Amino acid sequence: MLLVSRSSSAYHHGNLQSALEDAALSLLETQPAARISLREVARRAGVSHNAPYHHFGDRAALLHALGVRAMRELLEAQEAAVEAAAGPVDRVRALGAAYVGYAADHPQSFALVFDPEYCPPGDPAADMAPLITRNEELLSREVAALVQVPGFVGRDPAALAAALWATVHGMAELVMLGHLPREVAEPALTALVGGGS
Amino acid sequence: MLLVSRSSSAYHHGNLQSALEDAALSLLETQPAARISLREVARRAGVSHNAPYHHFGDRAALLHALGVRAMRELLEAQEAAVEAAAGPVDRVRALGAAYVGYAADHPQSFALVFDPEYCPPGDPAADMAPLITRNEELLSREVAALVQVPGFVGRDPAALAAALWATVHGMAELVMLGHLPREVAEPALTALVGGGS
DNA sequence: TCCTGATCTGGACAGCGTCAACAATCTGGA
DNA sequence: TCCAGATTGTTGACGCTGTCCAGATCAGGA
Repeated sequence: MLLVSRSSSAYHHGNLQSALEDAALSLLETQPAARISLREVARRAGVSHNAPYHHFGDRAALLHALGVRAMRELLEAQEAAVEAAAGPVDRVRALGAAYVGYAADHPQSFALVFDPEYCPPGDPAADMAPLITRNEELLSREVAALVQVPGFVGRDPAALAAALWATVHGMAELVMLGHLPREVAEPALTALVGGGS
Repeated sequence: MLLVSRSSSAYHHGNLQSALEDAALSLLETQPAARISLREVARRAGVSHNAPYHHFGDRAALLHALGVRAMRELLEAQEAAVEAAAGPVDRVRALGAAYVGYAADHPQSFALVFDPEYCPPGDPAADMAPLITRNEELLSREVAALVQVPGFVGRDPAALAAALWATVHGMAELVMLGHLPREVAEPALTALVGGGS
């Protein structure tokens, strides 16, 4: 099997699928998903307006693929941040900071992950669900460690996890939209979780 | 000046502006703002596809008007809930519950308020800003009372307000999207603010 | 009475997502 | 080696959209 065609002819692109995703991703840096047109993506990739249909069922499927890519990045950012931190409180704080940081750095990608138009929660496509599960497990693990720390002992882990997720997600959303300055969000999270490590 | 035409002719509608808003609002109950077409709204109102342009500069202006309407409802729901509750803690909890409740009951309207496409944060139009200010003042007032309560004394009011807003907004967003069951959100908020009144 | 401005209509245009038909190219087996 | 079928491109067409334009209709004041 050949990933890239040896032929000198440009008829077959070789790897149009990822080329289309890349083109869409570069458009996503400057405009929201709703404004991205399939024809413009095709133009950027140098193919006809109908070529994408051989790789994605429709426009929503391409945006969905980008959403899955973004979810993976969001998850991996949290995992890396947690691993780099020491102590239950600092690890939770690092997780939240990574979540908010991703939303601040890649607002359109973050919005795409939670856009019901392209990434509906009931996930009929199977490629998003495992990432969500991994993220839930990551949070559960860290909260389980957190409730062993003095000051958090006795708290219901499930309720605490839900509250933390909501807080971090709300900060991410508000920072992404520009309603809340990024510098305000992180201290607010610290005020919530507590100061010590 | 006549609000409604006396003429039997249907040429002049009489009150097309609000009729268009009503038609769009009824469409918004079953589909997101992004899918609402100006032509469909005009059809519902029984006018030609170009009539809306005499009342709204473009499609975004109509959706913006709906967003302002929704923001007013969201704000008034919070104000009513706060007034009906007694004691600083319960009042804050009621405020949060009203916020989340509005998002759960009117998901598309809530989403519209925070849709940067139609209601950008920098608000060039002047009709959204006063509502936002009123909401910020409402929250500030309640947080100011909260930090007098034992257990909250000494907390930075600004940071606490930001954290509360983020938490409540995150819950509203997650409930609206279906990521978090509504029954889970409210206990989680209680766990955060505290049990007593 | 007539004129001015506000309101509504129909026609037009380009851009969009998608379907259908066709062409070029690759692949694997005889 | 060569051919049949599957893949991956292409062009063309359709209906829908937002928006611009010119013209028709109506209300109220000079």
